[in-house]
Amino acid sequence: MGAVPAEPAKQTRRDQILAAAAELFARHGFHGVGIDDIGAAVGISGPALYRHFRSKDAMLGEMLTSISERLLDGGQNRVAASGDPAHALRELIRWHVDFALDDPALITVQIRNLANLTDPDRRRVRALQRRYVEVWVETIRKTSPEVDEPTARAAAHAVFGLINSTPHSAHLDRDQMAALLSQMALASLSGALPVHP
Amino acid sequence: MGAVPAEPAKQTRRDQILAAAAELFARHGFHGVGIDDIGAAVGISGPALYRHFRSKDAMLGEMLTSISERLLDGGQNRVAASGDPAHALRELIRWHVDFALDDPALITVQIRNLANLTDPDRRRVRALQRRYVEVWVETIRKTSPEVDEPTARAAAHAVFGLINSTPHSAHLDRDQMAALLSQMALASLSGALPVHP
DNA sequence: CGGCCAGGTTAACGCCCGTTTACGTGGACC
DNA sequence: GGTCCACGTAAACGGGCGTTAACCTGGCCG
Repeated sequence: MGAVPAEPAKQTRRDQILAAAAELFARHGFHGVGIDDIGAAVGISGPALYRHFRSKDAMLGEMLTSISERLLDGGQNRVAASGDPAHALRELIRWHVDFALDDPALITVQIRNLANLTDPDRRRVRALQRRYVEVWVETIRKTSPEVDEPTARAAAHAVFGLINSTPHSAHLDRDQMAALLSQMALASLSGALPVHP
Repeated sequence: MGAVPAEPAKQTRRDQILAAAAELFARHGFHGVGIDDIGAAVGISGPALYRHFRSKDAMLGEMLTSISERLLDGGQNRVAASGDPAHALRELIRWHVDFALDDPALITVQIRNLANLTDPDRRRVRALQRRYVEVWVETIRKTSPEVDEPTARAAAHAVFGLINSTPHSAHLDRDQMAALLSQMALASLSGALPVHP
């Protein structure tokens, strides 16, 4: 034992900061949080953060980019590992529900603070989000082929809204919440769209 | 003709400012919009706004309070005018969908900028929102009595999230969007909860 | 041992922005 | 026709906050 923990340690520090910042951004909004607040949340104070990030904007950029990447990767993997489209759709729902329940702060930040991103960062994040939506759109259209693409896209956004409502309610225990959201998501799709042959 | 248009004119000015500010707040966030931007949007410039509002915070406060009041009033009226609970639920859905489609900026502001409110304003708005949620909860529980209250509340929040997704997609025409959202909302409730006897 | 660098600290700078102040101006009303 | 007030304007103030600078320190490496 005692392999080189050099890189992990470094990662841990940055990630610790990002996690704290995410929590704060989610609660008070990007501009509602000062650099000193973030520092205080990890036990160091103020400008020390500039040893780890180029700027406050860079923190948000990295945060949102990694969220979008995780969502996309997870979605693609679930679909790839599924057989028929109906199963893939259930897996997508489960994936998104788990993500939203396990990291409500990240979900909140991603929804609320897109506008505070730097232009290039926003482009990057937008592109990743679009690809994630496309994964859903394709899966939806495979389960109900007669649905046109714009409708499928709107339906996907609606389901995201449904699942992402988690940070606003939360007063159910995790498993009940997961079951409820999954059922509602699936019902909203299969009940409102022409369903599988 | 020629009745006293004194009060209406005053209202028009304030409302014009509020509408412009809502649009800007929705797009850039409360802190992302300067007092000068709001002024410019209505053709006057900068501090002239202080002839109409005590402060920038007061603008947001008035904006969110009136949104919450409109939502609550509309919801209560629709329920009161409906016969059976199932009909009331459909009316609630239609009401919320119409609101979200007609005033996407207001919806966005209300979701994104609660955190920027003054403490007393936030309390007021929160109270109004809670009452609105209660209208939904009661209606849901009348249509499916065996659902417990926390579940009904979580389901209501989920439906709000679904319907409020409108500002993020929008690329369908209004009627199609209204139909899609209404169907999905209704399906998510009746498909996931033990449904009417 | 000696020096380097990762990672902190505090103090100062500078800009952005909400708010206040002092000052115009045109129309309504007696 | 003079007065008043609603509504604007431009300029100055002041605080908050992101960022930079200058300085310290302890552990690793040669």
